Amino acid sequence: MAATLDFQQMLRGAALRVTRPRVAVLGAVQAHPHADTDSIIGAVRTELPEVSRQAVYDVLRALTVVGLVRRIEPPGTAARYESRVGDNHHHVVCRSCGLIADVDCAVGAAPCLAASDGHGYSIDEAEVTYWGRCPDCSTAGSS
Amino acid sequence: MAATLDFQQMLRGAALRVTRPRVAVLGAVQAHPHADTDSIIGAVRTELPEVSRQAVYDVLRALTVVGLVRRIEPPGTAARYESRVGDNHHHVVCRSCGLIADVDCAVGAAPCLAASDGHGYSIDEAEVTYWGRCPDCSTAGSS
DNA sequence: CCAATATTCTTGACTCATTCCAGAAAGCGG
DNA sequence: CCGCTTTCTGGAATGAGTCAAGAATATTGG
Repeated sequence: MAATLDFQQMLRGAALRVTRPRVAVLGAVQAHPHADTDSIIGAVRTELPEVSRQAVYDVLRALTVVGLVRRIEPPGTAARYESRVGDNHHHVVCRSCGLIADVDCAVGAAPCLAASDGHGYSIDEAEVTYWGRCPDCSTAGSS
Repeated sequence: MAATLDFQQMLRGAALRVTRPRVAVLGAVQAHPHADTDSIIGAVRTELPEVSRQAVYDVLRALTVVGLVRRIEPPGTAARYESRVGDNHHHVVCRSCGLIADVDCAVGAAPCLAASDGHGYSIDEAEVTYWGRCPDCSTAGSS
């Protein structure tokens, strides 16, 4: 759990200006992993009630570009963000409630990166999405 | 390359009514793999100029539900459809031009399905998206 | 082969996430 | 402390996709 000062350093390290909205967004993403944009806006507004929607969108994009947060976008859902970056981990998505959990790379370091036939593509990343049901929904057995 | 009669049988086999729009959509998806919805609408209209956008959306959804086509939705792009179903293959997406190619499963039958730690989820599918640059864009070296 | 019925298609309005724009308000370097 | 540049605010706009009501059209029993 990083503190405000850490966030400022992270921003400076990425050559980004340190602004209240940016620090707040960083904190919100860290406190709510896999949250969608609206949730992040809500979280940010608990400490900075005046931030605009666009500020959050802009900040999230800027942070994504420099690699301080990662954007994930499972089909059928709005974009979500997480602060765990640097390790290429993956996600399990519950088909029923949408809950997302982290999954470390399946077979060692960067296994799935080796496609059997890349058709001449130069591949630099493999993104895996697992689909299933979370413990709660498995037990409930509902749709 | 299946013919109209085959499409009719596929639809009947899935307990779907055989309608002109459905046959045309099935043909369009097969003729244009990885096409987005607008392209499919365009392709369908070359033989059935009057089909409505919603008809195509409805048909694509119906076909997806019964498993005659597969919907893929790489982050940052609109939904795309393909007719290759049944084998759980994956996709390479070019970061620069968006071109999509098929990739067979990396390590044998259904390798990536085995997450290292599923957090109690019951996983039934693993979807892999490879990111890179297609041969043309690699050569061009542009952004 | 034809009518009855349930599904499917057309038209048009609408939602939702996200982006674009112009002007006001900060950060940062000197 | 000052000016320049980037960032934030507020509002309008875009684009994919969905919803709803009525018209059209497949299938099924006669």
